[in-house]
Amino acid sequence: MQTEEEILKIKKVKNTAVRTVVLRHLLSLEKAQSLKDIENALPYMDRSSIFRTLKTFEENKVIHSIEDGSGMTKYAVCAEGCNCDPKDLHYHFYCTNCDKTFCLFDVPIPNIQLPKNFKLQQANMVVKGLCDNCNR
Amino acid sequence: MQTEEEILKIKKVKNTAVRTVVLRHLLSLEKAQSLKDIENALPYMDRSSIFRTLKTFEENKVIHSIEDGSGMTKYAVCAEGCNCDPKDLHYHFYCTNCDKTFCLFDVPIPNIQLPKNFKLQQANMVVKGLCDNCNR
DNA sequence: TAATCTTTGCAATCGAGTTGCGGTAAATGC
DNA sequence: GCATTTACCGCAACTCGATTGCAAAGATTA
Repeated sequence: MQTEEEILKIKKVKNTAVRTVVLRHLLSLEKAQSLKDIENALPYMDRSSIFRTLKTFEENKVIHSIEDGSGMTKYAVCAEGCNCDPKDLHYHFYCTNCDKTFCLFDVPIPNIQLPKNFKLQQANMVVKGLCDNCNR
Repeated sequence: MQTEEEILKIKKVKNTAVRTVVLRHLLSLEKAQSLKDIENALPYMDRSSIFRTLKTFEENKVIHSIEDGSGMTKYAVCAEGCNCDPKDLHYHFYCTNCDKTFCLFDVPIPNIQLPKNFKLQQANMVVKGLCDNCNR
């Protein structure tokens, strides 16, 4: 497991207090977080600073964003070696009961045969249902 | 091809002027539309009436909604016989150049092997890239 | 017909996301 | 080391899509 400092160094993002704290927070959780989630968890931090940090992280592929249909964009730390291109795609699972979003790194995404002359750049694949904790 | 009236009757949605116009409009276009798109196309209609109509349609499975990552929910008429359950899933293609969203009814969605005890209810599968018109 | 329920139009509100700006800190040039 | 430039941060304000309250109009039922 890489530390915050290592990740930022590899991804060429300058290390600052805000960035370290936000990244450490994201690393400590196994589920994708919304801006609001992070705000609530780190109440002493400024909303817009977190926002801009997330944008910086996303641009530099430290994290990836997920539109899970909850109305709030969520963010999760990229896996080691991820370049956020189509080969790094994975499903996201959104639990309609507890509103949590998981990265399903272990579920392979098959080749998608697009219509003629369509070009794949990336994808947002969200599967919705009940997570193991809510499916009882 | 079913008429608006037939569709509303089958889906047990009471027929009104607003509903007929909105549904006819959606049927006349091959691409998914946002609330704003519809508002712009039907300027004499009230925003909230269109909004509530879309909600009613969605509840009664006349249309389905798509989160394509553009920031605006888009809507498209369900195919005949669609029940909006997992078997009716299809990919959506979002063109990052022209901002249009297509339903890819002809591209099959493979079985997704979820982790143990996860239950699939529905999914939002958006593939992004360039459509044939923009990929030149 | 009267009472009730649904739909519609208008205006107001909500909330996630975003931006402007001044201040501070870090990096760069001399 | 000091001045200059650049990047980052915190605060407040704003944008805009989505949603709701309310009253009037229309449809349905008793």
